[in-house]
Amino acid sequence: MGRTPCCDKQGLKKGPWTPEEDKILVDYIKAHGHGSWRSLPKLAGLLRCGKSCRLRWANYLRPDIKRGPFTVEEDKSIIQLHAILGNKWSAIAAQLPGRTDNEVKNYWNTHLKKRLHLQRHQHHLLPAATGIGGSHMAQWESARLEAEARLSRESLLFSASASAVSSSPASAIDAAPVASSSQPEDFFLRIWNSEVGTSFRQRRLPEEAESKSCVTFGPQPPPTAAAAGMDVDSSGSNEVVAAEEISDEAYQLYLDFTGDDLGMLHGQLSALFAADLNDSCFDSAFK
DNA sequence: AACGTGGTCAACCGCGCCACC
DNA sequence: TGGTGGCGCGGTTGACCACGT
Repeated sequence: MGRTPCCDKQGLKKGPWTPEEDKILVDYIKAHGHGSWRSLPKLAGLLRCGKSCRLRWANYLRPDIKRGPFTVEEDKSIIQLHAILGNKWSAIAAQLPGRTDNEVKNYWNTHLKKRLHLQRHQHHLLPAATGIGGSHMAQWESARLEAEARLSRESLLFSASASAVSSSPASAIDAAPVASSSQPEDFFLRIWNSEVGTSFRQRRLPEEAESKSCVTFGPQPPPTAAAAGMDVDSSGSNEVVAAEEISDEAYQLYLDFTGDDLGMLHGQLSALFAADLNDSCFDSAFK
């Protein structure tokens, strides 16, 4: 790239923000909006680069930011979304009202990732006793691939239905064998119909137009204990509990999601996809 | 009380995407 | 159509804090 960093300019302050700087920034944005971040510091009278101002506003000063411990629901959502989206922190954060991508990223790196790794390690030590080991992780990876394939498949359905007024996206999904059944699909449909799904479709469709590749998208993070189809609303509780409890509980839910469940999902997805897709990539993903 | 260690998180950095000229 | 600049994202850093020895 070779572009000089915006903060290289002499005289610009770096490091922690002072309350005075915060006030200046908040007052200015409330009065004028942020406009061009590049020109904001000069207009507001701040000795900061625009990037620093944007970050400070987005991650700390924004009035709709939610503080405090992550809830059980948020905890589960992060794990599920990460399983589908990988390190797309902004997309994950978009599903968590009041949470920032930075906060989600930090929470993942400091709490969830460590816990998942620890749990995984423990299960590797006791594969026979738990019945959860390499094969189980392979199933999780398979589930993640299924989720990706499902989203790809549904993007085609949505595209087709957009030009055919008689069949709405909803009806296209409803007509599929999976629609009437349990929670896994509900979760993905919720994701699909959310901002994440919108973002995914926007990124995904151009790639599909020019490539037959239908299963992988972008560099893949290592598979996490993951993905397909937890009942997000199972607890119904939004209570704030200790982070340790949240993580243990959430992870345990994933461990409780057994191979049988994955097999069921696999069958449903195969039924949904197989009728219209004969690409080798589909076969390789599910065989 | 002093020091070491590990955890947390705000902030920075570098890069890629995209709009505009 | 290629160059440029702005913005946003993900990865990383380092200051701060809590806790243990």
